Amino acid sequence: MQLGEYIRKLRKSKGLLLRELASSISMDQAILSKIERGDRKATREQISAISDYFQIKDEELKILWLSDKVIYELKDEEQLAEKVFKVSKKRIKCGKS
Amino acid sequence: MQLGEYIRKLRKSKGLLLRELASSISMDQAILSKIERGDRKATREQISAISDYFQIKDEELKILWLSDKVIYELKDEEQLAEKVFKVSKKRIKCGKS
DNA sequence: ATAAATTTGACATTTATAGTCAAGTCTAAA
DNA sequence: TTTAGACTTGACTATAAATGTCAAATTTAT
Repeated sequence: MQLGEYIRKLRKSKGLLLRELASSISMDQAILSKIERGDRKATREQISAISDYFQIKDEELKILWLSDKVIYELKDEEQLAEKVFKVSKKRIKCGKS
Repeated sequence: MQLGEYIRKLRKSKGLLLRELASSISMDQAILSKIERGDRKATREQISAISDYFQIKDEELKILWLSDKVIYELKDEEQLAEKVFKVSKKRIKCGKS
């Protein structure tokens, strides 16, 4: 599940139009459309605004948002993902970031 | 182990000076210094050049390079890393990237 | 002290990201 | 089959981030 899909699901579940959600959080509807479709990354502020609006834990969207970024960095190298995560976990555990 | 540390270790193990390695791979020594110290990200081309020079599998450096990027994206959110990796793995497995 | 090695900082250039807006497309109802 | 509403797309601008270059500064070893 991508961040964008999830946001769209949230929005539809409340019966909101794209332009309604967009204006509620002071975002251009073109940007929201692109975010939902995965054509644009959201900013940290945008996902906070969306979490606030729907009154869900910020963490929910943040995890998908970070996962989008991680997957973006791994594009065309998916076969190395397991090893990269393993190494990264170890480094994070050792407090080196 | 960061990519930079590892490159430095490789270089030292061959008794090479920074400027020697840099010139062997047509890189400005200032950039190589910054990469080894973690002040700059390497480009994909730079890590390939280094792998070629030392005749090691490209994968070795690539994993550290990707891990650097992943950790960079997770900075200040390390507490979510486990969950992000879990979600990301699932998404990659399902062929969605 | 000094010479070599490395690091740092200022700068220019390029590339990527973000927002705005109008025009375009799609869909459903009349 | 046209119209209206919802959504998408593309062109454009502005801002920020990445990259390379070079000289000056610092560190290290002799």
